[in-house]
Amino acid sequence: MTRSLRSDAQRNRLRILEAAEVVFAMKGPSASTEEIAQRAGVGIGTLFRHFPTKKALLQAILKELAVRIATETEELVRSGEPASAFYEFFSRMVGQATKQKTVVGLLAEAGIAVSVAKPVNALRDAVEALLAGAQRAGKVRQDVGVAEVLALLTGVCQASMHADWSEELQDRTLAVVFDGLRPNPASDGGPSLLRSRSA
Amino acid sequence: MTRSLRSDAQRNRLRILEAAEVVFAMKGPSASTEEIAQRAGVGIGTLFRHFPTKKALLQAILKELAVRIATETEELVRSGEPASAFYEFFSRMVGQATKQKTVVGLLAEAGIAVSVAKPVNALRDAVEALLAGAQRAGKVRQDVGVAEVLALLTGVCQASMHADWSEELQDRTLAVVFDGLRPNPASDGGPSLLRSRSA
Amino acid sequence: MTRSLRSDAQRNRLRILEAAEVVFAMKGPSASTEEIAQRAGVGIGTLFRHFPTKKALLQAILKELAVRIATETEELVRSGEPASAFYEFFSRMVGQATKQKTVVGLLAEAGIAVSVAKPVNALRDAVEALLAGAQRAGKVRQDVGVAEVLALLTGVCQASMHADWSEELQDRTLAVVFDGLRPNPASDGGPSLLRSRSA
Amino acid sequence: MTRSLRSDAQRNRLRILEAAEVVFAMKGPSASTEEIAQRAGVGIGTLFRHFPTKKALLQAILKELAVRIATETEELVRSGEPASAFYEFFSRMVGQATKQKTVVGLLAEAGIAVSVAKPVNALRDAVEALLAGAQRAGKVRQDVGVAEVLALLTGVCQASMHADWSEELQDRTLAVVFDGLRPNPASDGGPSLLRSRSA
DNA sequence: TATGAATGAGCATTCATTCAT
DNA sequence: GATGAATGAATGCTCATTCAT
Repeated sequence: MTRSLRSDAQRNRLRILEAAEVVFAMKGPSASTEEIAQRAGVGIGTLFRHFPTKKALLQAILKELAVRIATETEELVRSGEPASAFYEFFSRMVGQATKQKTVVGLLAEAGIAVSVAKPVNALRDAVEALLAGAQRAGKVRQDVGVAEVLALLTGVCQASMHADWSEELQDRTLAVVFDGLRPNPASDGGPSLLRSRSA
Repeated sequence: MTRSLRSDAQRNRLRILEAAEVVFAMKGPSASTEEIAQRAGVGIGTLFRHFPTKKALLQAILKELAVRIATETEELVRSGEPASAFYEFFSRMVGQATKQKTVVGLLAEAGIAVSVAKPVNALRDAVEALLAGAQRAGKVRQDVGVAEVLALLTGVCQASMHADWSEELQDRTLAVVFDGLRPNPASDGGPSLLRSRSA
Repeated sequence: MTRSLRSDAQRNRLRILEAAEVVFAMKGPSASTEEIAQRAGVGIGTLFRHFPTKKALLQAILKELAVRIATETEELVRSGEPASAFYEFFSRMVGQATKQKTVVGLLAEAGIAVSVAKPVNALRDAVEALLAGAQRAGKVRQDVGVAEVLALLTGVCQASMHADWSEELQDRTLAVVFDGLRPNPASDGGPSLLRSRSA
Repeated sequence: MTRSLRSDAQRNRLRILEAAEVVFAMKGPSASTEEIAQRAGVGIGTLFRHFPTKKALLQAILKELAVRIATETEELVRSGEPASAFYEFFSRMVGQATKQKTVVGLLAEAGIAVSVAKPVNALRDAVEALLAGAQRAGKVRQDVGVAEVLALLTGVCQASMHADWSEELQDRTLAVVFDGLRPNPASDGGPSLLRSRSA
């Protein structure tokens, strides 16, 4: 098999991914393939050679994004600050979602128990590690699981994309969620009356 | 083809609204008018006679929904159980959203400070009353405002529409949010360190 | 046969015709039937009961118009001023066309050798009489026929409906046509070299 | 289905233009884009790729036509026969209009003082040159301007599209107009009583 | 392999005409 | 006879996807 053109192909693939990231980020998944191809400086045919459907391209973007975020998250895990790391991550994610419409899609997918895409699972694992660390540090309740963390994260991110969202509202919303996640100082260690199931 | 004229145009109007509710619920606002008309058992022309624009139809759905929900909510307000009413409402809403994508749109619109549509404002007011009652009863923190309540509600509803959502996950997610909303038993009465502004 | 409602029907017919005249005059034949019915204060069904097709309504309008104009024209014929009457009629028609888009359609139909509609034929006859009078008075060439008169009239009327038309342009255009219609003072009585056919 | 790509997109463009010319000629500007695409043997998408709007297509037709006619007209100007050239042009134009409804639209646009489209202005200029030549040669009155020439031309062309038009009628109509344009042999050199303004 | 022209199903919307009341 | 709600074919236009070059 001739491999001479492969490097070109690789470069194109990257260009398309970069363009798609930007465009999907700005306009969401309804952005047109044509616009992406244009921004990538590539013919529409090339785009479809690399990604057989629009959906496939979107998934690839999500994978890319998952890898990047998972990496960042793992760094946070390794940072040795389990107490703040988890909350830091949560805030950061919400902050990003405002401008990166794709983040929401990714988080939603990460919320699925087992994703088809490996990087998404990696992200989920990283979040789980973050959560576990915070729990060990006594900063997050024991009886909270990744599932609801991701659900809450997804939800707040989605909410953050609506008309009236402001930094202030974001702070106030996160304050409530964070308070719900923190161990109740009065009854630390024991589950609340409402919740008795473990993750 | 089903027939119904004159005063029974109202019946068709209702059928269209019902169909639109279902279809929009399933497919979101990008659902096609044609499909709605079909489901309503009505010609496409009839649909457009009743609602001059797809947007108008969507708004009408939201209005209908807003009226229905606002009414329910006001009943809760009057129920004389301010303690549980607020949380009841919140749960109910999330429960509905799972099957009614439109609820999310409505809540999102309700989140906007002043909506163009009267019923939406009515809903917002009802929620505000519910919240105030719960706060007076000491069941919700004083420093929480409608804005973040609606944001949280919208967020959880949106999250609830994703693949892996289950009753269990819903309960666990709501538990976190509710805990975040409840006054901290240890420091009841005084604002937390994080938040000092009142709604 | 009961005839009690006939008078109502007649009144409706008239109302529709009046409305149609106005609306077609303003917007031309592409005006919508709905608008006409509305202006007539009549249901769309009533309109179609009286005129089975939009085309039929338009034709009826043309007939109405033909009757009116034919009457006016016959009056001009009887006015005893054959010299000026013909040119007066021509100018008047062009003046009207600017605001009555239907006039053009009528003149076009009048140009057809034998119309299906009697009133249109009557109009044609009246114009012919006008022309004959002017020719007898020596104010219009002998070798000019109704056909070309109507063609010219239609043409100028149609031209008058375009963007840049002004009173000045109208005068200048009519001046040329009228000069072409007048007998050549130098060679009066004999046909020009170019034209030898008689009407 | 016929295929032709890349540089041969030009061929498709031409085919669409040709089809549009024919279809618009037959049915006027209300002809459907679908029919044009069909006649061109091209998908509707292709049509819209070449002309983003129906209006744009129509304008392109007019431009094409304007260029073609302007070229022909300039040739007539250069032919060195100013006497006959002007009348030749006028007759030719009317002859074409019978089968090309678009010619009328073009002439109408040319009648507007300054068109948006360059080719239309070029046509107008060419007609002006033709007229000036004929006037210098003493074959057309000095006090006639392009405006009324184009109005007359437009008018006769429009009239020529109606049911009963025949070659004979065309000759007779043009004879009148041409006579109106020619200097009055009896008063050659001086303006007529009716008109005193010069073009 | 890259290109971008071609494709056509799909969409929202309009309007002359029909028909149950 | 009058009404106006219902109808659906038709229109201009978009966009993901295919395929000849």
